[in-house]
Amino acid sequence: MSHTLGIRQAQKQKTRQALLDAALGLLEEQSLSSLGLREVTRAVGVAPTAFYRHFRSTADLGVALVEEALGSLHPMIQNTVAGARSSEERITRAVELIAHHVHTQPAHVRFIARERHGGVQPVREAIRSQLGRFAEEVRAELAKDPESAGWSEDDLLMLAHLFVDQMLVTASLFLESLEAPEEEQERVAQLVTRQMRLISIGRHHWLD
Amino acid sequence: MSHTLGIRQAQKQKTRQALLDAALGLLEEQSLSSLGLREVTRAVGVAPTAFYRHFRSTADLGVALVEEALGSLHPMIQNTVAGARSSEERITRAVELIAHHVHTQPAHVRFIARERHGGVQPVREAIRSQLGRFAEEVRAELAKDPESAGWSEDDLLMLAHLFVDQMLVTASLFLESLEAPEEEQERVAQLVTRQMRLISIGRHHWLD
DNA sequence: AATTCCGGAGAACAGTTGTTAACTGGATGA
DNA sequence: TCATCCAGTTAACAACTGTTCTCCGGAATT
Repeated sequence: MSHTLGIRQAQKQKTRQALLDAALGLLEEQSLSSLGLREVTRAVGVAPTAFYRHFRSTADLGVALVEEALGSLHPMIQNTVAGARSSEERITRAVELIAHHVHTQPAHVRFIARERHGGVQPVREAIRSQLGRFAEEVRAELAKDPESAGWSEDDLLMLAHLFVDQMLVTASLFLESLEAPEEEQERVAQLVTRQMRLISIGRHHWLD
Repeated sequence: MSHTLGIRQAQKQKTRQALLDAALGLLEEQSLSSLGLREVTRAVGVAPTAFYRHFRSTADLGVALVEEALGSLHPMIQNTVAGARSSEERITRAVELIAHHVHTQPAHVRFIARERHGGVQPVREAIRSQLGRFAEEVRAELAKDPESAGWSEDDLLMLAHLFVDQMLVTASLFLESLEAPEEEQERVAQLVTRQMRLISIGRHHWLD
């Protein structure tokens, strides 16, 4: 199915990816709204004008980064939420997944946390849209759970949003403790696990 | 007690406040890391160099804005959490307080949400510190509640952080619905109320 | 083999930025 | 009254920004 790209398109995608990577690196110490187009091209080693061959503006590049950071995460979350027998196991798996992802893709996580409420409207919108999809997918998985019997669609979506937000809080905390000693990271893991456990308990008794 | 300031110091504080106000306005459409010093002075109508009489840099100004936005909020939260007879009343009062504050100080709320994970380290640190104080104060109030009997200090602080984070989620949602029709704002209020209610239920059954 | 296509380079544009130094004039305190 | 102080001004610096237009050379197409 996958068609072999011509030399030309392959080179184009290569520089495009180089621009995305360079931008992601530069964004570790600043926000997207202060990221300059020349700054990015300088980091890659191409002429400033080459930028326009790939993106209309840095805001446009930001939207592409949102896709890269969150687009491939949907199946992971699906599997994590779905393939668990108990609530406790679901929590453990979720925390482990998040911790692992923060360790392997810290720049992506930082970018999302930073730009979710950042100064670039199209990027905020793109993130909002992706998180909305996550919430909807979590809701669908929760609906399959026998424990969700008697729950309204509205309440299920409410709980799903609570879980998604809590995932971001968790990711952000892991990110801050990334340079800290191992024991501090373990402390964070214990904290967020108990928080999700408390939410899970609230879910159990919601219909009382 | 309050000493009447001389003409000189009064004028100085006046321009200082004008700089803070102008910056806060400009930050509605961008992040602090892209805010220029000249941009701020131009908006106020003073020479660029006058900026240095008040702040070392825009990052310094950002830290001052954190104080202004969060410093005066401590007694409000204290009163809201303390002066409630039931959990349900506490939730209602908290949601009303947040909604009111978002309507009266939207720029402050936006600034905090934006810069909490923003690109300026000293500002992130200042916000972190203030939120830590909030969590500690909420913990102290929760500790007084008879329902907290049997809770460990650690678990109380865990719950306090959960509440503080949920307050920010709530404020952010209200902020996004600020331009939306009244019915949408009511929908948001219902959503966040149910989320806090679920957390509150989790608290009730934590020791089971 | 000849032609078109197109990602990238180069140069130049006006406009912006942070920071320095030296200066002004009214409030302040002796 | 006179000297001091100091918030704000003016001018100038090199360095940077986004954007336009023109051009090049190799890949793609015919």
